[in-house]
Amino acid sequence: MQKPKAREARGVRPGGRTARNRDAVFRAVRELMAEQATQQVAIADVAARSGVHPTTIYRRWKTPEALALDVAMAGLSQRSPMPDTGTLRGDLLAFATRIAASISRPDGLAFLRTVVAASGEVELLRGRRDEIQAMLDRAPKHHLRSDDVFDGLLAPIYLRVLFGFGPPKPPRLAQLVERLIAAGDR
Amino acid sequence: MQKPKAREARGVRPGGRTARNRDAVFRAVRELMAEQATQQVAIADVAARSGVHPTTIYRRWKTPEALALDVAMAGLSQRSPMPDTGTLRGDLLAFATRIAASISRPDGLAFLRTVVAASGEVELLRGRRDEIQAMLDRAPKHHLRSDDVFDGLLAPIYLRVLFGFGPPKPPRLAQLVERLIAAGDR
DNA sequence: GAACTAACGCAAGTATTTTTGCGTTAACCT
DNA sequence: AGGTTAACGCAAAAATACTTGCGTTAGTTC
Repeated sequence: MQKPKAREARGVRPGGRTARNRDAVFRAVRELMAEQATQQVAIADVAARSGVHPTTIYRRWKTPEALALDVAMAGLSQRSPMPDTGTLRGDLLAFATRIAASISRPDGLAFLRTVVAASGEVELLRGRRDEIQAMLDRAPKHHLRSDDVFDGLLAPIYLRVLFGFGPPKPPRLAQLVERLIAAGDR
Repeated sequence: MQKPKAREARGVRPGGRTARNRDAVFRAVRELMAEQATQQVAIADVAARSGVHPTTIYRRWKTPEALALDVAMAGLSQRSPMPDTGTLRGDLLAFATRIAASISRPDGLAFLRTVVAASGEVELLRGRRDEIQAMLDRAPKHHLRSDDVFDGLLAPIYLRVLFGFGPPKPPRLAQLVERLIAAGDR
C-alpha cells in the first residue's frame, strides 16, 4: 500500500471546505464587480457577502489585487469555444460580436480592468492567441495571423469600452471584419 | 471703481501659494508615477515628496484617484501639436510613432492606466479627436474619419501596452498605417 | 475510526489612512 | 496700508485596513 499522489505536494487540501470557501469568495467578488464597476473590491465586503471570514481571505490572497486577478484567471479557464461557421468571414464576425457582447456586461468591463491593472500577466492571454490562430488556420488563402485579429478586432472593441465609449455597433463590427479580411488578401 | 472680474466666483484664490502647492503636488505625482508604474499613488508619499502637508492634499482632492485624474487632464492640456509632413501617409506614421514612443515611457503608461481607471471621462479625449480629424481633412481623396484612426492605430498601440506586450515595432507601425490608408481608399 | 494537521474562525492587537478642530499665513480687495 | 478670509500647517482623533496568536473544525491518511 502506498500514498495516493505520492509526488504531489504533501498536506495540500483542495477539497471540501476549502473549495467551498473559494467558490463563495469568487462568487462574491464577481457579484461586487458587476454591481459597482470598480476594480478595487474591499476585502471586508467580499467577506460579508461570501460568509467567509476576512482573516481567511487575507491569508489566502494577501491583497485585493491578487484576489481579483485570481478570479479573472479562473473566468478565462472556463471560456466558451471559438466559433466555427464554415467561413472565415463568419467566424471573425461571430467572434467580434461575442467579444462585444461579453464586454458590455458590467462584470465584463470589471474583468477587463482587472487584467489591465495587473498588466504583465501576458501568460493569461497566451492560450487565447493559440485558439485564434487555429481558427485562422482552418481557412485557406490569406496571410492573417493572430496578431492581426488582435490589432484589427480585439483592440478597437476593448479600447473603446475602456475609454468609456460603448462597444462598436454591429455595422461597425462588420466593417472592421471586412477591413481585416481585405488586409489579409493582399 | 469696481471689482475686477466681478462675475467670477467670489473669494477664489488661484494665485501665489495655492498655485505653487498645486505645481509641487503635480510634479511629485508625475515623478512617483514614473518611478513605480502604479496608478495608486499614496497621498502620504506625494505629501512627503512635494513638501505639501497631507491634510492640504486631502482637502483639495479628497481621493488619490481624483488627484491622479487631475494630473492626467493637466498633462493633456499641454500636448504637442499634430504632425504635418505634407502627406497623409507621413502624418499618420509620425503620429503613430510618437504615440508609441510616449507610451513606452513609464509615466506614459501610468497616465494611460489612470485614464482607463477613470473611464467615463470621455470629454478628456474629445479635443484630441478633433485634431485628428483636422489632420485627415488636409489630405484629399479618402474616406477616413477620426474613428478609423482610433480603431486602426491608437487602439492597437494602446492595448498592446496595456496588456503588457510592448508597443508595436516600427515595421508593424508602418504596416498598420498602410492598412489604414488602404481601408480609406475603398 | 483514530491520528494528524491544513485551513478556518474569532478576538485582540498593530499599522495605515483619512478626518476634524483650531490657530496661522498670505492672497485678494478696497 | 489695513481688513477680510481662503488656503494652509499641525496635532490629535477617528476610521479603516491589515496582522497575529490561539483554540476549533474538518480534510486526509493509514
